[in-house]
Amino acid sequence: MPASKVSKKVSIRDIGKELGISITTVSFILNGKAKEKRISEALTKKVLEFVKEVNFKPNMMAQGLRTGKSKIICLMVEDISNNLLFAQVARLIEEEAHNKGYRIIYCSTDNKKEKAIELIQLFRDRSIDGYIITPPEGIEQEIQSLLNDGIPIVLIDRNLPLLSCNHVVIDNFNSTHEAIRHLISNGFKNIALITLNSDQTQMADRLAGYVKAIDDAGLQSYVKKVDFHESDDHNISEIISFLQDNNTIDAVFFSTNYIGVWGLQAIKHLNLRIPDDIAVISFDDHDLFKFYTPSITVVAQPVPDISRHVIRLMLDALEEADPTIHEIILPAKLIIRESSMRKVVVEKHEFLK
Amino acid sequence: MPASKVSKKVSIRDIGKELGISITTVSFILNGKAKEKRISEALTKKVLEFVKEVNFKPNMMAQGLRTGKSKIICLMVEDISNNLLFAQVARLIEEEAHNKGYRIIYCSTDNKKEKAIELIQLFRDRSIDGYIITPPEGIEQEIQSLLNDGIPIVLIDRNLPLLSCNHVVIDNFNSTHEAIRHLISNGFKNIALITLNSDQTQMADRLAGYVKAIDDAGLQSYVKKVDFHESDDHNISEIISFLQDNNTIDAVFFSTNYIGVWGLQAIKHLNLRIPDDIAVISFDDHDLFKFYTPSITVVAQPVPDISRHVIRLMLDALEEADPTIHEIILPAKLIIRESSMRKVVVEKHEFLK
DNA sequence: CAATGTTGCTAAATCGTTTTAGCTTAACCT
DNA sequence: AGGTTAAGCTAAAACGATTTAGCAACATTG
Repeated sequence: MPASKVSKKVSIRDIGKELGISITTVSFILNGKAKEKRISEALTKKVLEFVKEVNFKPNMMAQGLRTGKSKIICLMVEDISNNLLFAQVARLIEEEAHNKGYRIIYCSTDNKKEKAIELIQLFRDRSIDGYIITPPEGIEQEIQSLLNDGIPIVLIDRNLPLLSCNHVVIDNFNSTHEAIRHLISNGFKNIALITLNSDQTQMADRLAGYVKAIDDAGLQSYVKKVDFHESDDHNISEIISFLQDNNTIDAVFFSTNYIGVWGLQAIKHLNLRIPDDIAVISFDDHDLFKFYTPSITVVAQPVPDISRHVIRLMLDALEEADPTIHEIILPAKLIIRESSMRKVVVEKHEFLK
Repeated sequence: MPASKVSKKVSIRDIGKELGISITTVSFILNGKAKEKRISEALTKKVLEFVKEVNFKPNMMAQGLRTGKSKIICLMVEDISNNLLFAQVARLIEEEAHNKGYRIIYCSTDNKKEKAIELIQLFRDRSIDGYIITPPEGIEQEIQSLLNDGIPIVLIDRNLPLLSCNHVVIDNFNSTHEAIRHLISNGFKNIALITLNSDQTQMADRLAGYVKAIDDAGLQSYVKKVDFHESDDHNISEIISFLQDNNTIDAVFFSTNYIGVWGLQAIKHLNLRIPDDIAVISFDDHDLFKFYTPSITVVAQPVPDISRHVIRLMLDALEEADPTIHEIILPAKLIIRESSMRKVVVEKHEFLK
């Protein structure tokens, strides 16, 4: 059997011809319908062996054309290069998807409504089997339209409350609440939140968690919102001004890791010592936070868990066409490092009074 | 014109029927062959307007089946979540590819030969139009086999010298040489290289650049190799031992950013001050290096340039079937920060002698 | 022995394009 | 008038799978 240099693709038709049987039979056997279609075991075995031998791989285009399924999942994130969370999720999803015979294409929305809508328009009717999306605000209609067509969707990182759609998010409210509680119990009194100017659920919940903890403790709240689309420098100066204007602040919670990075630069610029002058906690872990001096306390997302749930939801929806909607809320973990530890003595002192 | 809830897909056949013309004509017009095939301008215009009106999108599966082209490019990297370079390249490539009507699927090799081979086996004969690959060692055969089939390939980050294949890399030799020269001219005498235990071109060139600079200056070389697949902790202790065993070392060059991160931890563990006890330069920039105290000097890769060249090479190869092989070597940039600045006085002193 | 079932397989339609080969007209030339 | 050319379009064959409908041969039943 001479292996030609340029391997001519072998088709189901070639197999039929070679074995002297019809392509129907071959197709049935390949699709595991041998018993159902009453193909004899002998023939089944013969075909399967031959298929192995010639290393037959079905043409996905032909399969796709016939079945209407592309075996492609679209992963639509804010920016695969910006937020480590998305890259890590992408990595973990990839393997499982490949195991099930799915391939993943990706695209980035920059968290812009227009871009997301454009991308969805581009992809729909292009036989994408399912979508994993971190949705910007305002794309409810397009998502609903996909849902109406029965296309599986899993939202991730944030939810669209107007919609009834699978999603995997973390418990932003409680994890932020816990982080603020941690600061309070370490004796900090004037705790600021620096967050995104956004009404998306994940940000709204972090804000709510902050407000609840501050209110319950009878403390004053300090909230500063910055804009995702502004330049790094702009936002750093915004934070600098905010901290200068509110110089009683003795602790600050950054609601995303990139805001955390901006915040650290602002704090460095102001020559404030962490945690002596100002304590710090950031949402989302990052190498920088681990190895910064001092190391930075963070609320870490359970990335492997998130990924596992996302891909499982997607694959289940794809295979079983199960219309049940799953809303998965995972706990996040407060990783306490040096940047938030101080005034414990004061706390104990007060406690003893 | 009532828009139905579930948009029934409109096909080229529907268009022909609706307009009372043949699907051939529609196809010619849609593919811009109207003039060539002598379709009248009036009809061309009518068809194009109707196509707009009903928002017709050709079925990619059918197109793919007929033409043998999938309009899909595979991006095969080491680990999209690990090395920022890859995620950034992915991001930049994405947009340009979409503009040209291509979609990108990705997969990660973990820099393992077996995994890469398996993935290539999986994808080939699956009508992937082109491959952008950061190749592990030892996959020359599979790449050659793709090349033999005339499939466009662009290698990135490193080359496979045994093959004659498009690639986009940076000038590892000269950029490393320049970084070591910088250390030398800042008066450092015992400069170590900590690099990967790998014969891949990018690592070999970095090593060669180091050796050349050290030899030309008549200095002693200190080289430590660590293993990509070992755990973080293992490699950190390796580095710690190496620095302890060679305590005359006063500067160190890390040949990748993750080795740099390990190195910083080792240095922190040894309580060495940067740059007073030991100067530091790392390959590849990273938030951590920018904002570390002190900030870390790096050899930064020109990520946008790399991406631009990669996608242009790929698209050119896809569209024109141009068999010319392009080898693109881009300069990297030494970004001097605090971690490598010291002993300038000594240098000046010597210079004056 | 006729009717009915069962076993084991296959012919042919279909999915939505692209593309080759050609078919009508009408115009032009000599 | 007969022959050639050109303009403007189309029929039908792929591409490679899946799937519906059904055929032939044999076995079973009453």
